[in-house]
Amino acid sequence: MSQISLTFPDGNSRDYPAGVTAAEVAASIAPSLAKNAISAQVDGKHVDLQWPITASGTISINTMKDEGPALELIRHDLAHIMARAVQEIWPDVKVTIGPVRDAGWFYDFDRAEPFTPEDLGQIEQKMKQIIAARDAVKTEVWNRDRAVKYYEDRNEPFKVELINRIPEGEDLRMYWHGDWQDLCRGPHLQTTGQVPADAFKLTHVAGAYWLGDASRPMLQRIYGIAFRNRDDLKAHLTMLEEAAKRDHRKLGREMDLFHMQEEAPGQVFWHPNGWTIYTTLQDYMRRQQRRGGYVEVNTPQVVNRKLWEASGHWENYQEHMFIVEVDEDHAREKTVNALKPMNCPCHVQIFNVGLKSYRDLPLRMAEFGSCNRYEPSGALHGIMRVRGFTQDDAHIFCTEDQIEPETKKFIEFLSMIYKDLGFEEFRVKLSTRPDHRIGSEESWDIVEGALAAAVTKAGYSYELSPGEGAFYGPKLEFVLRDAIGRDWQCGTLQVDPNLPERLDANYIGEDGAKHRPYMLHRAVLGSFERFIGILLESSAGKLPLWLTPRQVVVASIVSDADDYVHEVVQTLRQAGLRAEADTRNEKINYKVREHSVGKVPVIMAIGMKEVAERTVSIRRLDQQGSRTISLDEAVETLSKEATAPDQR
RNA sequence: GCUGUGGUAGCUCAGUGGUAGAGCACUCCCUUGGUAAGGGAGAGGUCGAGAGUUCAAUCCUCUCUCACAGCACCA
Repeated sequence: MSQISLTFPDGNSRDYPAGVTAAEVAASIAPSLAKNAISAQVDGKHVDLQWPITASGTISINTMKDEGPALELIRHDLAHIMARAVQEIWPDVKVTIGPVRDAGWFYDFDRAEPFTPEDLGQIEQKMKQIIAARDAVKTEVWNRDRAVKYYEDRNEPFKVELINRIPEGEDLRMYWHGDWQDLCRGPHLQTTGQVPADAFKLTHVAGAYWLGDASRPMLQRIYGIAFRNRDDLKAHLTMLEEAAKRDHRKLGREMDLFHMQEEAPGQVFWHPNGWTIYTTLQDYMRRQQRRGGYVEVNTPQVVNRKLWEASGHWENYQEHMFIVEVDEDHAREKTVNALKPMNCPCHVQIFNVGLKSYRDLPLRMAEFGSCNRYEPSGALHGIMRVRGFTQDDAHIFCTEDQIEPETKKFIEFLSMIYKDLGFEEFRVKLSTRPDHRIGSEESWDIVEGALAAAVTKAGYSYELSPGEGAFYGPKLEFVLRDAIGRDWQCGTLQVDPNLPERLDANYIGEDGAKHRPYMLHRAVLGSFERFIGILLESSAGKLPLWLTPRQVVVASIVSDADDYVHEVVQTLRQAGLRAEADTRNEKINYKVREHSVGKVPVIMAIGMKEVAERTVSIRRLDQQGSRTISLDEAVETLSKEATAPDQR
């Protein structure tokens, strides 16, 4: 038998007979490693301990201390254990697929009746029995015919379809968890007993389409989460509770920012507090856009279908549009209009009035564009995914040569704003030509190249999303990460040669001839609604002072201080701060608690001592104790702190 | 849009085939209290909408609607 050489992480290597397993390699190093080993990386590939190694290369043995591989194995084995448990309880349930995902896994089953929360408890119990049985996990390579026949005999049509979708020539691996077997590419642990029995939990059930295709049957999906030990599981559950506390829908109620109701699904009723955030943010954006060389416009809400037919929206986007039919006097037919779902066609109308010269380009046309889209009911989510919203939209009309410098300028603009709003880091994704597209390969090369170069020159790197671009051009997406590590796509820039073509936009070039401009669709925040939701969730409602709707509450301790309280409020308001008096007949403890819960950042407590000395006692949210300073000093410090970042 | 679960007071939630309850919030009274809930009283609901079964429906059935979770969608 031939020898192979395996190199360990420390750089040493050793010879083994070809076909040696990772388990045997571990045993040759140390008995303790053999005992603790769970899997191996062979030439970087994650494999089972029982995997035969046939060629020289690198190897490292994984134990439960290696978090990445350990969690992958635990979650993957649990997916199988759960499927086995389900089939042991309900033998007629059909199995499909069950990948590792996020902090756990899911498995999709075909079953007439959906699973109930009680079922989940029963399944968990059965899983614990399987783990306690410490059944061996075994694997074999099967040929396609044998695997298909096995599943046909067992009446498992989804598995048969799955096998038929696996490319010819690939090995099919079968894994056994005890007597129960499943087609799987692995890797897995050695026994079910290696899975921690107290560090997993089945979380919820939901429907999911087979193969993610809405035209295929809906299966019953069970989600689970799993960790290496009970403490990690508890920490994760605590984190989920914390995330629920910062849900923008909950904060919106608690802080009296907005509400939504049945008669206007997917649309926001902004209350005074919420509208203060909205307008403060909008004022800030308007100032920045002026500095950034944009002109601001405003365009109609209700637009005749003729324009949407010309722009292509009537054909491609109609099902997402609110259609408004008007029965005009003397008209035989109703006039058909649509609420605008996007601002771009209207902006081209403004561009098209009067002859434009190359000297007018680049023309940056901005609108806080109020749009309505008929989003599918299941997509609606608080103020994050709505049917009525306002974009910080702009279209840059430019020449091909200007795409790159304009894109670079935009990225700098966007990064400045994100920084001001507390988001120091963001990711850039470049979506390139999709399968169905218009335009020549050459023009795609040029435009994709311009975007990539602009990102690099602005000092950022990008991730590629191949094939994810629009049919008319590539796009950049800017993804923010919030305070608890969730990603949100907000900013975007799309190159569009199509709409100027369809709506016949042109300018006179240096050569005196007509030319077609490009349009760059771009947004920084995306929509105000969504962005405010992100701000709320990432800050847990504790917004920076300049964006906070109720900045200061001045609370009296005794009613004899009420006059001075009102004087303090007036002084703060004169200085431009948003201040309210609380002179209710309640104890100061009560007032402090209530306004703290309401996320008011500054509470001033006023007793007779403050009245006599013309001072204020200031308590900051989430800080113990208070500080007494003169009213003048308080006004000065707070005004400074409440100034928008661009005006400091 | 699909599957599932829900909709009872402003909020969080009990509950029942014989037209409803708690805590907090609200109003009033007592209390003037120094930094996260002082005490008492009171008011407040067409039980999401419509139809059906029934002597009787908030409760059972159906339709619609909205919300929530996931899937699909996000030219």
